[in-house]
Amino acid sequence: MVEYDERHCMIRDVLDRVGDKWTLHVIFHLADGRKRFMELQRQIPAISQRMLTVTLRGLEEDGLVERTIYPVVPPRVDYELTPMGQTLLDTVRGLMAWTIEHLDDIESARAAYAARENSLKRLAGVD
Amino acid sequence: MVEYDERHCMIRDVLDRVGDKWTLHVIFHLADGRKRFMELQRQIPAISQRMLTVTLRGLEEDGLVERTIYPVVPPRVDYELTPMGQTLLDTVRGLMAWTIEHLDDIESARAAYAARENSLKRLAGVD
DNA sequence: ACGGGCACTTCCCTTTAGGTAACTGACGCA
DNA sequence: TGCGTCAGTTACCTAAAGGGAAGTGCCCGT
Repeated sequence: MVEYDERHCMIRDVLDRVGDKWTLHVIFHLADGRKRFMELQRQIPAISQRMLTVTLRGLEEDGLVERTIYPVVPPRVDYELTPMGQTLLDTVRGLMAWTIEHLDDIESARAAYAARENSLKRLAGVD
Repeated sequence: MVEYDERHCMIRDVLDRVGDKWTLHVIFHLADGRKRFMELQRQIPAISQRMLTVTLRGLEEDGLVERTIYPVVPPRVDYELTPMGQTLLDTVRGLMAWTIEHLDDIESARAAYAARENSLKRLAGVD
């Protein structure tokens, strides 16, 4: 941990930011412009209010999303990607592209692995 | 969850693969060629034997890493990136580059956020 | 007077990831 | 005889992430 290659620790840095369950969802939904809280929640149906606030706060803290409060009632708060958030989005699209390109390969790799596992178990069972 | 835009679910797919604590470490260490179990463990000092096996099994299952067993004693097992694993490595390097480029910005964004928070709290305290 | 919407916060509970430590089995070496 | 090496497995435990539900404050429409 002390003298561990710095380059590899970067990986952790980025994953600490975007590696959780909701951050990338939010970033992708903010890709098409500023949105308000309820708008995001409706577009990401599975997220809870709590998780949406937590995630947005994290993004705001890291300077990836900007939060604008309009002192009106009912309250209105807008979220939008900062320029830095935009660059992250662009980068993550690369990861998305990779996933889309390889989903089938992964699927079949898993099937093949399961098949191997099963045949091994059968051997062990007969034994 | 049911009728949720497929494109965004991809994000989860990839993070389920590489979003954990050790997977990217292992991938990066396999970047410079095939290695055996103990070799990896020595190069990633903080990882436990359990986590290394778990991580490697996951990578193998997804077809990102190939595992070669030599039936010798003491046992020898080699791990190496598959071609697909290589392409993932290339993609993740983009994320790394982004992180390195923006670490300072994020750092200062955090500081700014903390400063704002503190001034707000001071106001509330005075109130 | 009552219900609803917005943007949250708080509390509490469950699930999961990850860590620790001990055990295995085959052999080679002293 | 017993220790060390390798590549694991197993059982157990803790900390952290995440989910559910309810509460808050303000105003507007009916």
